[in-house]
Amino acid sequence: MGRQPCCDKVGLKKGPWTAEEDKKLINFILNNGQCCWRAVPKLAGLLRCGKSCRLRWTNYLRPDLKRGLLSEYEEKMVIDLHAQLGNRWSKIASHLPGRTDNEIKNHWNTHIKKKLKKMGIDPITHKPLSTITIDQTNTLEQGNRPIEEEKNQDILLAQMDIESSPIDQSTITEIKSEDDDNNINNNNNNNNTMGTNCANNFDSTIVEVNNNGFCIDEVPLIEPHEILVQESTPSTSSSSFTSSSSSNILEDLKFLSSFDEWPLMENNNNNMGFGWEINNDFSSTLDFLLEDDHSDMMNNVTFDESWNFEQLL
DNA sequence: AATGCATCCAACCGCAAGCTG
DNA sequence: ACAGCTTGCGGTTGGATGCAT
Repeated sequence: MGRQPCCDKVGLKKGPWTAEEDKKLINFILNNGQCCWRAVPKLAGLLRCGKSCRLRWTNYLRPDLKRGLLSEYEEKMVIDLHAQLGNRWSKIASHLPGRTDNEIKNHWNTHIKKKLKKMGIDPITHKPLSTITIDQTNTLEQGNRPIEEEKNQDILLAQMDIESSPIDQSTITEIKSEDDDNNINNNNNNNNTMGTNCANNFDSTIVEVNNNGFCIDEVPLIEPHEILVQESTPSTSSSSFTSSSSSNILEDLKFLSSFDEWPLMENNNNNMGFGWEINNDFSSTLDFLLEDDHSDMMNNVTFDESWNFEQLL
């Protein structure tokens, strides 16, 4: 029996998302949280498959995403993590809050690969290009790299002399690197303080930065009451949104904080997922802002801890 | 200004893993 | 144990954009 397609492809839209579609998807998730992606397009009134909706949300619309190029520090972390995990982009991404696997993968392919090659390092094995053999390349392709080679890579990385933010070595402890999943999960227990193998530690074992050690310079913690909509943001007509990177509809709204600050909600399946404790004021106001060209009203909005739009209403 | 090439990245595709009945 | 379904992952593609000529 053949595999069922993820969705009925007939009549479904493909290609870049429009602002209108983004709005629908955002509105739907604001009101319902993330539930069954297969049902999302129907319920949200989108002519997309669920997969496409999920991808759009996770890679682009999620409010906790950082935009822009990876910093040197992040880049170095990616290299280090890639040396340990191979092309397991989602695992790597889990160490870099606000970054998606897709983003990291793209950055790897477009920037880091080149950089490493320029430096004479094989981006697959992290070994010097001159010493790698084809056989080694093949066998090591998926990150099954012996420790010896990781050490070689470590040395090479050390030679890169990338200026990295100093990390208090006293906060670093060795952990077993048997299975990265375990380590990573441990690191993820605290969303805001994820541990990592520190980019400037080139020992072959994975290390983690205890508790608060994870690049907090990259991910400033913002309390809801600290969120202040920037003034003099050019008002953007919602009708002029496109799906290009410079016009993230959420960026235009300028108020969504780190996802970590968003209350969890329980969906119908009793799964805890990202979402919002839906406050009617919140969602309906957002609807209002999204649906018409009211984005200019956002310019002077601040939010209190209960997420009311008090200055607006 | 026009053209061609290179680069970037959002989105797609197919497969695998995980879950449920 | 198995089948069917959903979700997640990684590789790839193609359109948009930037840059050089």
